[in-house]
Amino acid sequence: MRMIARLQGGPLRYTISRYLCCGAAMGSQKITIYDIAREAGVSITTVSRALANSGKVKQETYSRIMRIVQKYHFQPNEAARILAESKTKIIGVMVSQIENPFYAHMFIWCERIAEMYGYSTILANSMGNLAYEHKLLDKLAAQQVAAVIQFGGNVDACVSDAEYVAKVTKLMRHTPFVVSGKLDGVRCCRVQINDSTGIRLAVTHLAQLGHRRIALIGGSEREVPAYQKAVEFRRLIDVYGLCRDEDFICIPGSSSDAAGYECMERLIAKGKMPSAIISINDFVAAGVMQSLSAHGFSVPEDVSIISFDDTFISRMLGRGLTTVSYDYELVCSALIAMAVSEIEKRTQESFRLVEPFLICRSSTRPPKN
Amino acid sequence: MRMIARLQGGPLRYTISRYLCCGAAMGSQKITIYDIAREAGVSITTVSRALANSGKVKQETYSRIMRIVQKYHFQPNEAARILAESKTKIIGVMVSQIENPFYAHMFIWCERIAEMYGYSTILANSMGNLAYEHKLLDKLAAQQVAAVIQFGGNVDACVSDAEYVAKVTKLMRHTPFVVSGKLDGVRCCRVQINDSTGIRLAVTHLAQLGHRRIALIGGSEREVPAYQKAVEFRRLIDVYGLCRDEDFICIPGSSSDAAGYECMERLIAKGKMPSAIISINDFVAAGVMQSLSAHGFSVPEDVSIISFDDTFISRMLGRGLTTVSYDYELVCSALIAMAVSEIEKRTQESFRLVEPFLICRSSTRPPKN
DNA sequence: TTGAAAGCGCTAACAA
DNA sequence: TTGTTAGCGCTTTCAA
Repeated sequence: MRMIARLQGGPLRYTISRYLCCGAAMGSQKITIYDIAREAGVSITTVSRALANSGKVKQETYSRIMRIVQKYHFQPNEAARILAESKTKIIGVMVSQIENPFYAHMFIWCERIAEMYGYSTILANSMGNLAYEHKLLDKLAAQQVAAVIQFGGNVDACVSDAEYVAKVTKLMRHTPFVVSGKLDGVRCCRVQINDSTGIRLAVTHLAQLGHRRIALIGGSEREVPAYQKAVEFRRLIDVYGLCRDEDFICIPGSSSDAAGYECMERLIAKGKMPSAIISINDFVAAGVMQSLSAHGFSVPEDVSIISFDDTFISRMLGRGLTTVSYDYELVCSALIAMAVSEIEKRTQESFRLVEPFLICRSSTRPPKN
Repeated sequence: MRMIARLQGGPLRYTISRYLCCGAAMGSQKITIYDIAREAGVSITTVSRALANSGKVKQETYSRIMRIVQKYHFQPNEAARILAESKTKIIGVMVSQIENPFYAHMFIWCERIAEMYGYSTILANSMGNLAYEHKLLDKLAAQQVAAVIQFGGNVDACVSDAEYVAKVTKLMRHTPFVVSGKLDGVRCCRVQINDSTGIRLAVTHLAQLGHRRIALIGGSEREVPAYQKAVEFRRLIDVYGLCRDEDFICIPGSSSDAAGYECMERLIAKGKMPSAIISINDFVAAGVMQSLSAHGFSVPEDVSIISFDDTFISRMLGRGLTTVSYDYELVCSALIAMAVSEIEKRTQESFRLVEPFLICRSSTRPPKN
């Protein structure tokens, strides 16, 4: 152990410049709290207190400091603040594809609601790439986020990736992890959209209109939302006495418009025209409608369509798609509330099931014959 | 000036725990570089070097360290790194509305390309709110981003907000600011999409098909992209001998689907049916098509439509919209290249005009009569 | 109401 | 090849 000298009063360059009296020559140098303190003739502690608005500063001193802060547009260095406080008020929000309006909408709701709690958010966009998701989770951890919320990707998988689970488990030792979906073997707070209800709403609506030849299109069996829908759909076939035909359950492994198009083309090629179609999301619905239109079928005259998610796309397709919608605000409120409660070590509900509802627009009507 | 004692070897708690020999009881305490160093029996410098992969570490030592890093899933604290290096490899990307696929697409291209340069991005989503934009710019500065790229909002305004300009000017003293658009009085690197070319492509295409009654719909006169389009459109009316009717230039002040719908309704109500419509973006186009469809008009049989931006929406509307498209990758490559050049103080081009091109799909054909 | 000093976890210049 | 040490800019005791 040795004794070392430390110049008091801040970073070396400032301490020196103070002695050299060249404080005015700051040029393009970044302003720090030391500059403000020097110019205001107070200690950095006082400036720090003024900036934090902790009230322990004389009104006059406060004004003097703030005037200088304004003058230089001073922005305290976040990295230094985070390091000093050893914590942040940032929630990392991971989504699997920000270009998808479903996730974009969830994200902006998270952003909005987090702000009401005094938190900010940072987006991690995994681009639908499970490997990249690992990297992003590491990055969020490195950024010292106070909590992580995840939509899609690994938390939608029917069988969770073991390595990802291990990583999340380690993370959760000091960082709350909250998901819209689930992660096998991880006891984290969850908000789940009830897909069974969603499919039931859709099928019931169509059955009541008189449809029996109903197809379910889109998604991947390896993802919970699609899997769940398919399971419930199969069950409802008996309940409502629908036409039972495996070709009417097309799970192409993807939820893109291209996938929807392909499925529809295949059905048409096989001569198996359903009277109504339930599409797993709005992209698939768009593809299905392209195919229908190319073959001269109209919606809803020839075929009815119900979609999921109620993104702006569903308003735009045809004369507006009937759709299974969710209270996005509610989902995000619940997620953020859970995250904040965990961060602040308060008790809270750890699971929430959100029930979808149906919005009837102009893509469904009774079958022709 | 006083002499003060400082315990060597890192944060106090580690130095103490070293003496108390309770290193194993780390529990949920966050792992730091000190823990790794202690367990590996080396100095933190060596660990730091191993993590940075600077090559100056013996292979054996390196492996030993990395094994321990893996074991604990150790993530070095970003805040500390940023503070120590006094710089980041992060580019802040500000967009005015991430829910808009145009911006979402730009953002993911920026993300992708930045990564190729070894930079990461953080998204700032101003939600179309100019006041919030100020706040976000401050936040980006506080986060010590290496550069800021902005799409939309203030950099689209015909007349820039003076306060924002002042703020950016201050920021630019140490942080490159690069825009897709322009900011009055700010000499920053810019990439501009040539909207005049865009409108010319659209009008030429329609004129060649035989259209003379062409309407331009959507946008706000206070925003450059729409303004520019309107100016060039007016010029082309003479060039191509188009029908001159002020009602055919509908600039509702917004680019939403609702705005497009309203404009179209108004035109129809006035009995002024154009034979072709140029829509300022895909949202407006969607609204226009809703209105047309509600009145029994078909695209392209009764009316042709050309849209702008070529987002996925344009693929989905009708049988696919003919659209003015851009090389998104090129735009973002140029922006990132400029930003990185400025960060690394290299010379570069400071302005780039990107020329749009036309994608013909199924929403345009010769007029009926 | 203010200030001095220590500490947050990391990097890098310098020394060994 | 490795270690020692100062410093990054801020917050937060503790003392005055």
